Amino acid sequence: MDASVSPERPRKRRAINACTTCRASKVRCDGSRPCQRCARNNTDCVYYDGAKDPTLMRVEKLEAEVNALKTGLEEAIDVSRRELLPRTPISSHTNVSPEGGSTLQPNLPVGTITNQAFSGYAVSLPNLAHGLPSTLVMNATGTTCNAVEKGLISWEQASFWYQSFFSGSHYLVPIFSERTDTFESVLSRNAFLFDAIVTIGCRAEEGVSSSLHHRLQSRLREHLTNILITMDTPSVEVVQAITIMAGYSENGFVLIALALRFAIQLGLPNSVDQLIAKPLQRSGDVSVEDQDLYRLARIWHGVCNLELFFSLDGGKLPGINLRTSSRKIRALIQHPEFTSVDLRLLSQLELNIIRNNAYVNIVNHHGASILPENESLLRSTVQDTVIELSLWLEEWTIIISSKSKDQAGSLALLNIHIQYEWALITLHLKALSVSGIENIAIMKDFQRDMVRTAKEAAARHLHHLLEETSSSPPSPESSNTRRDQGRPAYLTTFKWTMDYVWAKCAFSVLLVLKLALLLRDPLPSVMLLLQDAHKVLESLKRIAIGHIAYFQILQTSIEKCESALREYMAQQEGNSTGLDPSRVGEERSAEDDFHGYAPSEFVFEWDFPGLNLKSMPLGWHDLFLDLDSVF
DNA sequence: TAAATCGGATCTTAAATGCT
DNA sequence: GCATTTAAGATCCGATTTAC
Repeated sequence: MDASVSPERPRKRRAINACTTCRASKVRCDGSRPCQRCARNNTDCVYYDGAKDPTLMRVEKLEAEVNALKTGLEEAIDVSRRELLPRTPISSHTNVSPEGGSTLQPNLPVGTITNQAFSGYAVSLPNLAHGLPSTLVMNATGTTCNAVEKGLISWEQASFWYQSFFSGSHYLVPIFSERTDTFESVLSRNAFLFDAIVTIGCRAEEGVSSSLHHRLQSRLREHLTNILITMDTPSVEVVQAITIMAGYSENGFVLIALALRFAIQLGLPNSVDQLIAKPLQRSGDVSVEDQDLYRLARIWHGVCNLELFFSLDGGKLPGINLRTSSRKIRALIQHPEFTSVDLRLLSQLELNIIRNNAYVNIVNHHGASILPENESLLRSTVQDTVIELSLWLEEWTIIISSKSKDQAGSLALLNIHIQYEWALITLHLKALSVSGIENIAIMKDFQRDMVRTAKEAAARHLHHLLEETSSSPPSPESSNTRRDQGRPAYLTTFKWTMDYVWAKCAFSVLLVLKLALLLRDPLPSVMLLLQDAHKVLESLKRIAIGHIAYFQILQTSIEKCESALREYMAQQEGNSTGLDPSRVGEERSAEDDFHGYAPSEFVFEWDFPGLNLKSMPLGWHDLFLDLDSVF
């Protein structure tokens, strides 16, 4: 066959590797050494040994580079260790001696609380020694500066907002000791904690939607991210900072779980055991060791308390077994370190333990279909819990009255009443939801009783929300001023309050209206409740700074309830024979609006029994619109 | 006219993607 | 697990240019 004639001339097989001269000339190379062409031209026939050569060379170069960096990093860590370890712990455990100097942290009992639980020790850097690239080390050190040093805010702003936090927020996140957690102390100990406190202060003063607050919040996220990436074991200050974030964040559930995990990792539960096991010192002389133990126990209780709140009101059982009891909690009341903040914390903790036990009993012992024997078990669980709650209220009223007689005391008393009513509301509605109630028309008597008890508690709750500041002069500790007198004392503190407390407040007000309608309360009493709901709204309007979603929910819902009632009364007067279809359209659109602005956690996260939107198959619209069937 | 040059077609290989 | 596609890089065909 003539190759030149063939339409598909078979190509000669290529050389696997052409020599450098053939390659440069773009001509066929036969691959021999020397190749025919080089031999003929009498030139040097040079081949690259393998096409991957340059790649291999690059890999070898990079490996050498990595080894050099590793050596450099290890040397740097050695130097840092030598520089940092002799440093003494500062501030939080530093006691100011009469001479004005500082005393050092004493030796702690071996094996109880790790040194890492205390600030001031070089805890983070050695943890980085294993296998983290140098870039991460750089990032970790990048967040050691606070928002002021970063240039986000001024020192004046930081100082003002720091003070604001300790004027109200410290009652809601009771994990601080005002004596030791001073501005200077926190500033020197931990930038994350410092920024967290300042951020919440800024939130209270400037509003949640202010640009400064947004900027500070993103700074907190930066701190948190870096800690998650770089630290094996964070410090107690980090636990405090994450707890603050949890309280004021949409992702509170997740954050408090994180704080809890870190707290356990640091051995905080042990500090409570140790503290309680120690013989009580009644004198004012408390060792630094005891002060620290008490401080750590307070932080642990604060974190657990928030976790309990989130779990109980989020419809989940708590993720931890607290291993404590009322007796252990009350033992702490006698401790010399006990403060007014602890009055709130410990009473709430005890209450939440009672609530938790009740929920566990209710959920575990009662299935979806309620049998007669289950019904009596459910009723006795509820009755027992009601007695526990009454005892709790009575005993803590005595404790608070004896400990604190000033404005802070009266606010604490008001607070435990509100907590008590809240516990009653949720207890009865939880039991009701477990007993499988769908429709009020087919309710059994005991279920109807539960709804009635819940409504009465909700009505008392509403009245407590509106209780005014007493005329006694404000104490330095209390945030109340002459300006606040005559205003609802509890709502005045809402400037500092957390999202979930806002949610609870909005829920309780809506609930009382809903239950009053379900129970067919007489129209005048519903109108009175509506008036009170309006007062709550008016008070909150003066307090709320910036956009607060729960305020919007409350406002819209009350307006809808009012307009529905007005319409109902107009019908009664014979002015209308039926509902105007255009009005119905308006209501529908308002309902859509509601779904648009309702925070997702109000709809999906919180499991407030009774008014969760999931349990309203007829919709928001029908609740306040179809009053004719109610009255 | 032989040798050199070089645009670009073709081939090889590895990774990505799709299919059963 | 196998087939196909895709992409990158290497080879070298063949038209053109250059040197003698």
